[in-house]
Amino acid sequence: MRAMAENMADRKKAILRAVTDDYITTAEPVGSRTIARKYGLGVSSATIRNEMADLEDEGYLEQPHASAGRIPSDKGYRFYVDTLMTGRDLTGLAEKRIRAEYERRRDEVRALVRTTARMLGEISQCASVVVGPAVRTAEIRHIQLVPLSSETVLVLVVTNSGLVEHRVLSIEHTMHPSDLDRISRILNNRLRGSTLAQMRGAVLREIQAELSAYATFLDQMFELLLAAMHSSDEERVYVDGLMQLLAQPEFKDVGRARPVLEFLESDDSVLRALAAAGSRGLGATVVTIGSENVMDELQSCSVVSAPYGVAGRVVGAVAVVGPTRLDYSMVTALVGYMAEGLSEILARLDLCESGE
Amino acid sequence: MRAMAENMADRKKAILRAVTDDYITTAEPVGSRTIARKYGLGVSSATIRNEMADLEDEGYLEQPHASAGRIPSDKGYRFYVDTLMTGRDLTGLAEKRIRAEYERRRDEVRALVRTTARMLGEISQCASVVVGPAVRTAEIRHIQLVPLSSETVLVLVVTNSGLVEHRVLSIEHTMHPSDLDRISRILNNRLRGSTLAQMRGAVLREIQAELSAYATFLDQMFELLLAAMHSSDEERVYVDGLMQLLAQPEFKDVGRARPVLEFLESDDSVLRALAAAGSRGLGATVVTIGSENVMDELQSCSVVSAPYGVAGRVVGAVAVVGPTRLDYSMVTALVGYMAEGLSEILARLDLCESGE
DNA sequence: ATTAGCACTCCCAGCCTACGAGTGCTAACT
DNA sequence: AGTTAGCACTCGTAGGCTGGGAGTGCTAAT
Repeated sequence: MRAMAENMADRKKAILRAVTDDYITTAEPVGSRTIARKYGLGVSSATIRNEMADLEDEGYLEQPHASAGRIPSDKGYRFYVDTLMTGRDLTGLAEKRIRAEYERRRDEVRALVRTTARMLGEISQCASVVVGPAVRTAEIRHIQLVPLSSETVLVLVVTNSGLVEHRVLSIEHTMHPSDLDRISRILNNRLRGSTLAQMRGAVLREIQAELSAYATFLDQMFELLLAAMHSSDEERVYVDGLMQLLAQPEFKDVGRARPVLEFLESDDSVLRALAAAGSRGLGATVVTIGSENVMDELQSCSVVSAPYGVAGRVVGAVAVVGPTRLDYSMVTALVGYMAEGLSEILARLDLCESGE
Repeated sequence: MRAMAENMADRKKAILRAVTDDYITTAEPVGSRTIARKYGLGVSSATIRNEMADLEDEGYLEQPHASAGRIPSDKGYRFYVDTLMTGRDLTGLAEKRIRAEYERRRDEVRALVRTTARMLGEISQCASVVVGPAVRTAEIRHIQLVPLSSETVLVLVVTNSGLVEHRVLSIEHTMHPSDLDRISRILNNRLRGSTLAQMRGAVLREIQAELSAYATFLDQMFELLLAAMHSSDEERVYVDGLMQLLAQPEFKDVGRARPVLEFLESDDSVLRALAAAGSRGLGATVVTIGSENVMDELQSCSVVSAPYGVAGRVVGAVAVVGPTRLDYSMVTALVGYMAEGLSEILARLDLCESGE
């Protein structure tokens, strides 16, 4: 495929680019006449027709029906994205808007993530997905027990990705605030820098001696925290812009849109689909086109995703989901920018808290 | 209208009920023949035709076109809901499922609210909305300053509705943990039981003497908390089941569905629309049918809503949004049940925390 | 190698028709 | 007087037909 890319004649490339650009903006199959008129290639429509026939034979274009114009195939889009697409920056306006919104929302991670999803959706005019930071794998910055009443304790965990997770724990035997402070201090000393998942084993073995009086309490606490991690991992997915997706002509038929929306409403599926995005490491924006998607429901969609993270570790991902007829250059720029932005803000939060 | 209800002959009522029941399940205009066959009223279709013509004259039924069956008008639905509808309980299955889910989710309010929205949507097969507890008007149960680093303090607020709100505050001058504890204690003593909104004035006047050294700190803290309240109030709206809504035949046309979905995607509009639901006090399930809705976008929908709350105070609302052809008896039962359930759980949380 | 010309294909929109569902009316019946 | 059977009438929908337009592929000329 790549070899073919090298070999393709320039005029053919230009035609493929023209067809793709035109179809991306008009959503109508594009004919040879249109290309000849709108894109000054200096050749007649007949020539373009011949080239287009070749491109179809080679699998880059297809015809919805015999006497319609051509539209790019998945392979055509792939070629467009890999070698034809002109890199584009965000318009100053969008960039300013994003900056402004991020300025307002920097204080709380969940709000930040939610806002990111909304902005992605509005600017791309597609559905957007943001997977928030996971608690499960995050490093712990701080852990604290706060007495609420004689029977309840608030367990507070702050992670390096800025997440604050909390649960209320009922206790059987009254514990004095100073006990809680002492436990908090010990937990902090031992656990800072490790993840919640690692933590449990370590504590239950190493610390038990020191805190044996509170063994059952600690056990309950970890039970609760692990359950909390689990449920908060289910709640990491923020989807927005479903409406924009429905506005796209390829989804004017509800029947066609339904599977995609169903998919997007299932946090679980979304998490699974985006797991791949994270695996390539920070800074890699991945474009998945139509049939390249593993998930059946997304075969008629393209997904542009990028992971974000702190200190070189991936903690989540942002993505845009739209029809294969996607404005790839705009969306890749946007998704990359947003992922970078999130990483930056999280890094600042991280520095801030560990800078003692 | 109510007088008319008294006067209406029993047979006419039975026919109106039959038409409405049938249309609710089939989504097809229902003719006199169908009524005569499926609902044993002991009269011929001709008689029913006559009655139906009367009901149409009186505005309870309407005809989509001249030779179609009848469908209930908004007025017809209103009469059905007010006097015809047979009260129904949830099926054991749904009730069990709700209980089980609530058992799992009782530990964290946000998860609870989110789960409620999801269950509402799935069971009603319509869109669902849950407005989470507001921080702004909630009573404060506990407030605590937690040192994170030398430059940052976590401000923690626990409300009687079980909400835990937190913000990270950067401080200029280093404060010793014991200072923070002292401030926490004083804030707690003074503020427990009042709302955040009331709190600020009180503190800045009364406590300033006692805590004058920390005046700027307190000022910043309140600034942050008030901002936090504001943004968290924007994020109280949980919508689910949009997909189910699209599955309803009246929304098979995306053009018709769009305004409604747009409305549901705008948290702001949803909040405004549901503000009314809260005003009637706890325990009141309100049904708003089609043109009875103030919002233009909802004129083709019905909304069933009920507020929930703690200690007699309304803190939020649950609602189902669907086509006017709604299974009113099922949905009102469901919405009422969910609102009650939420209230109960919140009450238990409340007792738990104040029971010291 | 490129282009003009032309026949051909196919979708789409509009029109017509047959059909079925359901009504409203009238006249007969209890 | 209320109820019912019968029937003509209305109207929307589905299926079939047609003309126009867009676009192609092929061929022959440049």
